[in-house]
Amino acid sequence: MPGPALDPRKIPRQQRSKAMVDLILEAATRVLRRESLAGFNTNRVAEVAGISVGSLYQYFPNKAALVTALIDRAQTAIAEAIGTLVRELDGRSFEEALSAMAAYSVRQQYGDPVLAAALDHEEKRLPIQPRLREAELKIVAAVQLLLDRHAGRLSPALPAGAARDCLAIARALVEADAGRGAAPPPDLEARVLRALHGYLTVAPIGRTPAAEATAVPHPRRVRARSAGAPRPGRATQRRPR
Amino acid sequence: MPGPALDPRKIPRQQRSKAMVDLILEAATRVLRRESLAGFNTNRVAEVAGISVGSLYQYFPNKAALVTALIDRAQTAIAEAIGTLVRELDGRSFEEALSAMAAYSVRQQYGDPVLAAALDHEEKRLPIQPRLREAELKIVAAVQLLLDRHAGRLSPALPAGAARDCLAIARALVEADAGRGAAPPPDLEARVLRALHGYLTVAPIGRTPAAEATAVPHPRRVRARSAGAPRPGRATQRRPR
DNA sequence: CAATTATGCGAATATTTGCTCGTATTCGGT
DNA sequence: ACCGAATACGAGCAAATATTCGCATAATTG
Repeated sequence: MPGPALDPRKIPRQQRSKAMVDLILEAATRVLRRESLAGFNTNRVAEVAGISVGSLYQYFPNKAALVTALIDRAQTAIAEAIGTLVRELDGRSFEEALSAMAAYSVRQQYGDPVLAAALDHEEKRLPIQPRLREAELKIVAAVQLLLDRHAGRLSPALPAGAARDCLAIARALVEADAGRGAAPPPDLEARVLRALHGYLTVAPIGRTPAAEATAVPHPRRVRARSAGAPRPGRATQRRPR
Repeated sequence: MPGPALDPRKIPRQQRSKAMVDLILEAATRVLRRESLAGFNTNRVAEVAGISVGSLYQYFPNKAALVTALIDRAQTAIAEAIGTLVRELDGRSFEEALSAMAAYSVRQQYGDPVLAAALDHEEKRLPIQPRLREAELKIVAAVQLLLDRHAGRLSPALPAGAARDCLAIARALVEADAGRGAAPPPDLEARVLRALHGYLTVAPIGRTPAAEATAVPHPRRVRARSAGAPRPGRATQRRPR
């Protein structure tokens, strides 16, 4: 079962139709920005675009395709922006680079909180399109480049997915504050910076035999329950917070 | 304008009706778990519960009330679990405590990724109920308690919302891995631990030219905050993540 | 300038879904 | 046994919304 197609039933070949695709996407963005997911329907998008629903369905076989295109667009733009940013950050210090990334995160999410949140959610809900994966990979790659550049400053035992983790962390912190309040709290950027810096530079606890913190000749303290399994029951837990 | 009511139009007084409320909630959970938000409608829930829609509406005036109850249930359970966990962690080392929290996060989210994500989204969409706020606060407070307990090990200039940030960070990392793949990657827990540890202990960069100057000649350790009181400020916390 | 193809239109249709309401059944008490 | 109240039922309404289809218009081609 291949699922419903996402490709347009007609590929635009004339000028006006290309323009129309943009028009639709533009209108969809506006609608999403103004009314979030509720009130986002194909008829409304067409209306805002000043075109007919039929025309919309000429290029997007269904609503999901439209949303996917929207996400794709946003992702690509972000990938480009981060790529540029990382490139411009060449030569700067590790601290400066991290600061810039933190600042970008905040700016990014607060630029259009509703739109960002909406797209974010739809992305999770929709089947994963290869196109999106691609943009995502570009973003991760850019961050990875930044990290490699400052490898000397990073914790030696940095996990493989560090770049992705950084993105997840930054996004989560900003998103938690965004949504309510048009302006970011003054300390948000600093908190993001702290989180990133901490994640990237801290010496992992756990199995660091040489680390002074853990390696101090510790006469074994509590050993009752192995750290990590706090409670046996409730395998079917609800969500954490 | 009080908005649409969320209280049941009939409070259950007989046994069977109490049971029915549970039945409905149970079925709603199952539906949400299986089909995520799509396909989650009152008719379906009733069908799965093996009861009539009418009966459902006897106890939940509308769909939002049902979802709210679901979230409330989950939140409360988590608050309780984390509270217990933190209590049991008393006396353990900072490292052990953090490890346990990381482990809990992973276990929690992987227990039911779809349900967790669905409830999470709905929570953002719904008007904020005081009940939920309350559970959220409890969760944050529990984490704050844990932090206070190990205040000596934390970075001196820890932001006020540190507990909330920790929750957001842990959740983001786990969620990024969950969803696809029934089993967590082996290094996930370590990565969460690293992120938390880093965020909590790293010295903030920014204005640390004489990094030692701030930390070393400090006769009085950080005793300012008494362990046990979850911080004076920030009474009107945001939700954690 | 026909002929043909591409594009655009939008009223009409199909589907989904939250929710009501009249009726049937069961409960608790006397 | 009997009654009033509580509970349960579920067909169906109404509103929202996704999608179609026959037709009009514009561009392209030969």
